[in-house]
Amino acid sequence: MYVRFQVLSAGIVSGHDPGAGGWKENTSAFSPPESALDQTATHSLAPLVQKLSGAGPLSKAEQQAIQGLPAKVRIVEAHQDIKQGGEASASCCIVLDGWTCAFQMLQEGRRSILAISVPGDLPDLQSLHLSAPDFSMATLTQATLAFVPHAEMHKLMAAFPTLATALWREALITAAIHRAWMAGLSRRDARGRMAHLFCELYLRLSAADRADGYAIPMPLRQPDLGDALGLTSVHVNRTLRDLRSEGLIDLRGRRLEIRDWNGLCAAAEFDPQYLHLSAGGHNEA
Amino acid sequence: MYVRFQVLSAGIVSGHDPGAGGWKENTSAFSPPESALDQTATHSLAPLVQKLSGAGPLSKAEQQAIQGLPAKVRIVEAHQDIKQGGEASASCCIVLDGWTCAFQMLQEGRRSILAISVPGDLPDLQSLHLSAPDFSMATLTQATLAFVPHAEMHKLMAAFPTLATALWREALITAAIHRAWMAGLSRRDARGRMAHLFCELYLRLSAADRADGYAIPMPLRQPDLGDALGLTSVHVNRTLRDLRSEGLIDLRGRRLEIRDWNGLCAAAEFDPQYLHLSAGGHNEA
DNA sequence: CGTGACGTTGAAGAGCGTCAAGAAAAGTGG
DNA sequence: CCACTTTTCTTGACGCTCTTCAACGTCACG
Repeated sequence: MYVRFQVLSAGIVSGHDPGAGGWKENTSAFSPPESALDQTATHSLAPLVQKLSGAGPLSKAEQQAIQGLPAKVRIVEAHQDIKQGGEASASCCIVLDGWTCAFQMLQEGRRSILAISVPGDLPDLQSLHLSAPDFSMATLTQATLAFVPHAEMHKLMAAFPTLATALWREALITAAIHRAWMAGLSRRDARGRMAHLFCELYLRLSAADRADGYAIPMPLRQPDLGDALGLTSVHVNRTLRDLRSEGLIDLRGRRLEIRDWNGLCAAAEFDPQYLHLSAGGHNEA
Repeated sequence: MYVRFQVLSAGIVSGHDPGAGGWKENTSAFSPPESALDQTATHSLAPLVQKLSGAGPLSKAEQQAIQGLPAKVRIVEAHQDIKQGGEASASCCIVLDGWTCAFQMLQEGRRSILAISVPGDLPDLQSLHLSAPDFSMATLTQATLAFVPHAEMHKLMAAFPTLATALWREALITAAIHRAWMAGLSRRDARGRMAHLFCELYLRLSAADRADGYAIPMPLRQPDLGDALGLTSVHVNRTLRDLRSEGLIDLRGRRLEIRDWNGLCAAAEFDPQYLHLSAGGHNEA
């Protein structure tokens, strides 16, 4: 009975939705520069446009509709809670930059990381139609998050059926990723599970233009990896050592380099189909 | 490295979609009684109506629209494949009676059961928007399945936004169930995982009016339970013995009786919120 | 040069897998 | 109804993966 008393976030960012300080309106041109972190350039919803183009290119009007969404953008430090388990939210979160995760706490400090979101992802699409979320969310890195009121999302979907379909797609791909994780948790050993996670994250980050050759950032610490893989941090450490000594990866200084992609895929029994990425994913203007 | 060479289904039911024999049109009034199993009364889409009422009562028009869907109904024997992994399907499956499961095969005969569907469920809603399914489907019992062409589903959703929302809900609840399984696989031991599965299935079957007091059918054999829980059949057997000797359950002759609901919930750390069932779920006319 | 977060390593043990062999059901055909 | 076969369940013995516990190393930072 693996127990840990680690508290995820000392500083909870007050859960709930907009209203509380640190916000920036996307709509108004003259938003007071109260926060030094705000930089208009980084607050474009371009990551979402790119993501929703996954099934096929979007029209100019569709792209503009997305960019015109009245989003409240917020920059959140690493390892802060974004949303508590049981609380309903009135807006939809879009990751513009950084990483977030969805997790559940069980008794005695056990934590399970259920999903990892990278730029362009919509980690709580489910709040659009289910009032009681079954998971909490937290940042893994400093993250730039956009919050769009549900009503606006519904308007968007009503006005642009293609975008409604694209959002459906995203939700269903999330479920497909859940299934891939489940299969790993139930039938792969630590090495295979870890290799699979690294393969998946590499492709997802490539698709979001966040890969650097065969390297990606890896902000998860070993206990986080354990919570995502259903392992203890000790065993994560040993499994990492094994993958490294096999020459498959190199993980150092928050940076994961894949040294043998084919070998890693083989170790993972990896089949990228479930991610539904159009092509290689690399820079497609 | 747990290996098993069991072949799931000796007789594959030819995958694909309608066309192949054994079908029954829902539309026509004078369907030839070629199959002795066909009984018009059982082919109503009522289970789907009941399911989609989960978020709130449906109007007469909405109910009629569902009932009027041009479904091809098919009765499939137990332990037959319904759909192969990589094949796109052109219609959406609705479970009218019986149980089905979604699964993935890994190398060396390892199998992972990713979801279990009971009457009223839509096990492959994802095929509506993703062309390449990431899982296969099979029956666990003899099952009555309705297949509705995607185009008809899209028409329905366009005509009745409430039903579109209800279908979204179903897809999102499926994802929530995935997450609950993930948390169990990664952070619960065999006993807790099994208890959790039994709690979940009991409530879902109650909501589908398939519970008999505190008992439900349990068609899964021990190897199936193993594939759903990430265990071997041997350990399933021992865990069942433990739960039985604790007085929590009694499983005999394909029938699961919950002898101590509170105890089982405690063993499972079960919180039913994620299922999004309106009330107790029992007979709501 | 503490102090705290994170990573690394060893030793011991629990939980679950593997192998193997029977026992009990459940389906067949007479 | 009884043999017979086939499937499913059950149990024991043994071993491996991963956990647990605890110590120590490393690095950043004030």
